[in-house]
Formats: sequence, C-alpha cells, structure tokens
Amino acid sequence: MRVDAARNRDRVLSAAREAVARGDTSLQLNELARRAGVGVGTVYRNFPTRQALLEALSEDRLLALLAEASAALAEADPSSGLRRLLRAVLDVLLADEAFAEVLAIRQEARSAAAGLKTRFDRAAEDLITRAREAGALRADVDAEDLRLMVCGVVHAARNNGGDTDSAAERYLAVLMAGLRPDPRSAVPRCGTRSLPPE
Amino acid sequence: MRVDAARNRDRVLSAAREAVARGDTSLQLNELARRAGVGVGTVYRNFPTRQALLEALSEDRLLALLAEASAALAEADPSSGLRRLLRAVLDVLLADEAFAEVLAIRQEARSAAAGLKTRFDRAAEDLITRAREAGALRADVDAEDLRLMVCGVVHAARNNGGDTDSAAERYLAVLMAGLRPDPRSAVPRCGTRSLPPE
Amino acid sequence: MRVDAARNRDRVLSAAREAVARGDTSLQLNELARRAGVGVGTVYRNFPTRQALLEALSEDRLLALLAEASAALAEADPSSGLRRLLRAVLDVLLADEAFAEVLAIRQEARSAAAGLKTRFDRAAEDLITRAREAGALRADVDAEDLRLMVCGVVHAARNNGGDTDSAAERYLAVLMAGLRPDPRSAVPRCGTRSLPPE
Amino acid sequence: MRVDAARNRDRVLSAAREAVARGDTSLQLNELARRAGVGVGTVYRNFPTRQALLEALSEDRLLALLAEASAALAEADPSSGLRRLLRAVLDVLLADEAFAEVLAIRQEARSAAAGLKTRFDRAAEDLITRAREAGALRADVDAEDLRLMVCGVVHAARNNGGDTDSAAERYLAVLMAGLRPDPRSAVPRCGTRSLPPE
DNA sequence: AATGAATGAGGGTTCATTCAT
DNA sequence: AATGAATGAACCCTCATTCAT
Repeated sequence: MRVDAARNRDRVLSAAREAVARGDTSLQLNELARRAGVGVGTVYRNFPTRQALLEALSEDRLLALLAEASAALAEADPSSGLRRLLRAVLDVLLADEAFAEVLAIRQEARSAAAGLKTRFDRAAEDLITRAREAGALRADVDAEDLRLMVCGVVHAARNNGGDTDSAAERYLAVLMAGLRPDPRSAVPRCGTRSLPPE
Repeated sequence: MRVDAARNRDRVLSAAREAVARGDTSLQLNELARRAGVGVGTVYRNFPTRQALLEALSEDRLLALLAEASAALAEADPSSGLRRLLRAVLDVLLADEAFAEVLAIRQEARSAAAGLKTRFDRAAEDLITRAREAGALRADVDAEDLRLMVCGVVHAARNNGGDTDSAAERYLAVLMAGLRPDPRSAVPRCGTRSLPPE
Repeated sequence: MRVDAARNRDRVLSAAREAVARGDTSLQLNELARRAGVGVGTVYRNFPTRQALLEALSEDRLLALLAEASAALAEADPSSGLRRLLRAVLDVLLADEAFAEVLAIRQEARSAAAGLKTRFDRAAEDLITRAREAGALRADVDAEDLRLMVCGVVHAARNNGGDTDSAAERYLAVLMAGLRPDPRSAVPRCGTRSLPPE
Repeated sequence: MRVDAARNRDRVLSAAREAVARGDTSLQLNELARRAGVGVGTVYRNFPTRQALLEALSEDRLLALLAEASAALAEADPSSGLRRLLRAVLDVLLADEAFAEVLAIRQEARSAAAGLKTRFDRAAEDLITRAREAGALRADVDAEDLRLMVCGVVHAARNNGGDTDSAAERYLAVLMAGLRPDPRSAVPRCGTRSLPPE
C-alpha cells in the first residue's frame, strides 16, 4: 500500500504541475483532486496546505538550482558564475509561475523546501563572496537580496504589455549591471574592473 | 444631495484607505461598506468593481507623481531628475501597497486612472529621453519598463525578511546603477560621467 | 406643472412599451426610470407597483378589445362574431406579452384596468349568450373561461419550439372547434348546426 | 456513504416537493437547504441549478406518464386511449405546479428528464397516429402540441377565480372536443363517429 | 412634484476543510 | 489509507423601495 500512496502523491503532483504549466496558479485542492483522479482527502493527507504543495512542487526546481550554483562556483570567472546563476533562477521562474511564491516568500514551516532554499542561499553566498572579493559585486547585497531581486525582475516582466521573456531579458541586464560596484565610489585598484578585459 | 453623496463616497474611500494602510489589500466591497457605515449598494454605485475603487484611490497618487515628474523635469541635471522620480514612485508604492496593482497592471478600461497613468508615462518619457541624450541612461528601457522595475523593487523589498524600507533603498540603488549605460559598450566622450574617475 | 407630470408619465409608459416590445417583460421600475430619463421616484409616484404599470399599459389594449367586441356584436352571424373576438384577443396577446398578465390574472385593486376588464367580460357575455342561443356555443363556458382559454392558447404557443404564430393559429382553431356544442349530446333540432350552411 | 448521500439527496427532494405542494414554486436552493436541514453545498452538489432540481422532481411524474401512455395504447378505442392520456397529464399538472415548467419548456440540456420527455412524446405520437387513422383526431396536431395545449389548459384553469379543478375539467372537455376532426371538412365514411347521431 | 442616492434584505455561488464510511 | 459527500462561512451582486434634498 506504500506504493499506492506514493502513486497517489505523484498523481497529485503531476496534476499540480500541469495546472501550473497551464498558468493556473490557484492550486485549489478540490479541483486538483478531481484532475488527479483522487479523493480530496488524499490530497489533504499528502499536502495539508497549498503552501505544502507549492513546496513539494519546488523541490525539483530547488535541486536544479543547487546544481546550477555548484556549476557556477566551478566557473573560473566569479562574475560570469554569478551571472550564470541569476540567469538560471530567472529561467526557472519564467517557466514556473508558482515557484516565485516559494522563492520570494518567507517560509515559516520547517519544510524540505525551506531547507533547500537555505542551502541554495548558502551556495549563492559563496558565489557572492567570491564575486565581491573579485570586485565584481557591490558590497550591499546578500543572497536573499539577489533571490528577491530576480523575483522582482520576473514580477516586472510579467506585467509588461509585450513579450514577457524579452522584458525579463532586459530587466535582468539592468539588474546585473546594477550589481557591479559603483565605479565612482570605488577605490581604484590595478586592473580597474569596470573596464572590459583586454 | 450632491453633498451627501460626496460624503458617502468619501467615507468609502476613507475606509478603503484605512484598510490599505492596515495592510488589507483585499478591498472587499461588502466589508468596506460595513466599515464605512454605508449600504452595500452605495459602495457598488460609486465603485462597481474592486478595480474601480483601486483606481479611485490611485488618482491622488498619480497626480502627485505627475507633479513630481514636472519637478524632476525642472531639475538641471537629467540624471538627478530621473533619480528623483524613481525615488518618488518608490516612496508612494511603499506607502500604499494597493497602488502597486494600479501601477503595475495593464489597465483595460478607459478610466481616469488609466489616463493619468498614460500621462505619467509620457512625462517619464520626457525625462528618459533627456537622460538618455545626456548619456545617463541605457537605451533599452522606456517609461513602462521603469515603472515596472520600480514595482519589482517594491515587490522584492516587501518580501525581504528584514526592514522593507532599507531593502527598498538598496534595491533602488541597484536599479539606478543598472540604468546607467554600459560603460563597456559606451562610446567615450569628453567628461562622460559614466567613466571611472582617473 | 400638470403638463410636465403628464409628460413624465407618458415617458415612462413609452419606455415600458418599448421594453415589452423588446420582449423584456420584467418591467423593473429602476431600469424603466433610467430608460425614460426620469427619476425612480417619478415612476413610483405614477405607478406604485409593477402591477399598476401593467394595468396602465393595458388600458389601450382593453379599449381596443372593447371596440372589437362591439364590432363583433354587430356582425350578423353569432358564431363568426365570437370567432372574431377570440382572434382579436389572441392577436393582442401575441403582440404584447405583458398583457397576458393583466388578462389572465385576477385583479385585486379597484383599478381602471379592472373596470375595463369587467366591461370587456360583459361585452363578451353578450356575444356568448347570443352564440349559445344560436346553438353555436357549448353551454359550460362563460366570458372568463373564454378569456382564460385564449390566454392558455398563447401560453402554449409561446412554448412551442417552432413558430409561435402558426402554433397559436392551430391552437386557436382547436379551441374554436372545441367550443361548438357537442353534437353527440345535442338534442337534434331542425337545421342541425354542426353541418355547414348550404 | 452512498447511503448517506442518497438520504441527503432525498431530503432535498422531499423539501422541494413539500415546497411545491405548498405552492412555492420558486425552489430557491438556499431556502431549500435550510428546510432540508442540509448545507447549501449539498444542494448544489446534487442539483447545480433550479432546473436540474425541477427535472429530478419530474422524473417520477414522467415515468408515471409513460406508464399511462402504455396503458392508453393498450386500450381498444383509440379515441378513449388518447382521452385517457390527456386526462392523466392534466391530473399530474394539477397536482404538481412545478411540473408544468418541465413539460412546457424546451429543454436544452441533455438531461434524464429531457430524455423521458422525448420518450413520452414518442409514446404519445403512437397514440396520436392511431387516433388519427381512426378518424378521431384532427391532422394538424402532434405530440408537442398536445402536451403544450394541456399545459395551456392548466394555465388557464389556475387563473380561474373559482375552483381550479372544475375549470380544468371544462377546459379539457373543450380541448378534447376541439381535437376531433372538423366534421365539415371530413370525408364522410360509414360509421364515422364524428357525425351527429341520426 | 421630481430627483436619484441610499438602503439592505435577499438570493446566488464557491471552496477550503472536515469527517463518516 | 482513501474516498468524496457534506458543510457553511464568506463573497458577490441585484433591485424594490424609501426618503432627504
């Protein structure tokens, strides 16, 4: 019966993913149960709240982002590693509207997703430190800030009248540019960073 | 009875403002009527939909922002004018959570608020053009982009675990920095501000 | 000011007639006021209830039917006179959906329309008596019965899936045929009535 | 839980029948829920619309009428079979005011009641054909016409100031008489019933 | 008189959540 | 465990009628 239970859980998750892909972010547990061909009670047993469901949906995404963070850390250029990660976050958010709720909002519960998010922030913090030390990142932002600002970018892009993706592209470019340390306030060092590499 | 009607309308608006100030952005017309000490019908007469109410609430804000835009245009320095306007938008958004819905979301109806928003965008466009010509603004953003990005900043700041205002401060700084034309792609000119100091 | 009042009353009546002609039988006093370009209060002053309005609308119709009754009485053939009247009632009912409410429903108020309806029934009674004496009408129907049966015919015809008018035509034919005295129960007299005149 | 559900459904139906018997045809789902001692949601689950409830209420009636139609078809005399069916329809309509809405009004949905109604019409059509071939029924009416005309009879009888039942009796007699083929247009045959006795 | 804003009962419908089976 | 019927609070909205101006 353990197998059955797992299959039911998966059905619900599939139905939820499908709904999100369709752009329906409401994730009403009743409706979901119907679509999943499962009783409401089953949905509730597995995901007591909409938030719990959201977080379950997010685990894959968060794991993928963690992998991205590792890959980014493996890159030689700190700046490009950071850029890579931001873009990865953006892409996931664009692909999954519901994920923003998890990525942006303060978790209360001690949940798997909350743990993953923390791990992600830690990984990002490593990238951040490295980029900052390389003079490629302003000093006043931390991992949470970056995460939220990307969410902000997506939020803005989604409200754009035209193409969401291209708007997101531009807004991310602005964000990245804005993350460079202010050249005016910088203490000049050898190999001024705001100039392109020879 | 014009006087009475106006008083009732104002009561509803007051109740709505109070709710928004309390952080209740739901603006349920029934509840509002109760709070305003007014029949439901009265609310519906004045504001047929939540959207209409939102827009009515926004008119003051939009007028204030229009004034700010004028003042910003009067400033000698294009860059500082633009900065001033962005900060003004941010402040209004921070003070009025509901206003973000009007500022961010595409209006459909031919409403007073929609008109004001268009006028605001036009005023911002003037600032933008001027700033761009002065080499203080990247080429790939327009008034809508700016508006939305500030909304994004507020969105991000609100989700920040710490102090919303200080987060907003930092995110706005990042945005502004990001709006400068990319120094790497810039054609160097005499006295260009965006070059690092010698 | 008497003139103004009358004009207002007429405006309301016109709006009501127009609504009925459009097939909108609800006659909501609010909506009517709006269409008539008149305050709700004015409508209420003239027509305290929907019923009152209905009756006012009916007066013309009832007068026309009274005239028809006179004309029918003037016809030489009692049977054809009766037929003529039934058809006239049917035509009015088909043209004016709201009129059925007045013609079918028991009036309580001492109203002009109630009076006219009574007068109409009296006129019809004359026709009925004459037709009955001529052996052209069964004995067990009176003026109210006839009135109601024509209403029934219209009611049935309106629910017909096809063409209302042609259904009404057929149903009226059935009604008329059914009104002839039962030949089987009749006491044979010279000049059997159920045979066509030579 | 099937048992429980069925019990609740029945409670609602009972409450509805009681209301109809009381003469309250409005069948407001809220009110019904209260009377049935059941949540509103339960009513909505079982009968999403007033129409659905009406149809559910009608199924018994329609089944009974179908049985009547069979019995009528079993009668030797086509004329008396038809008479029997019309009377049965009349009796049901007199006993159940709400049923008229189902019997008279064009169904849109593919519902059980619609199906039964169609079956009833078909059964009636058999009777009609037989009666027509026996020279006992005029040619220009079909099953729908009959059904609607009986509805018309009830409609008329209900508006009668006196006793509804006796009015219905008379109106049905008129209807039945009217359904005989017109003797004047008939081709005389040996032993034709519709000729007056010598 | 006329106006039309105000009223608020009334009715409709949804959906998160519980719980009997 | 799973089911899915039941619940009913919570919203939404309309419209007949009143009444201050």
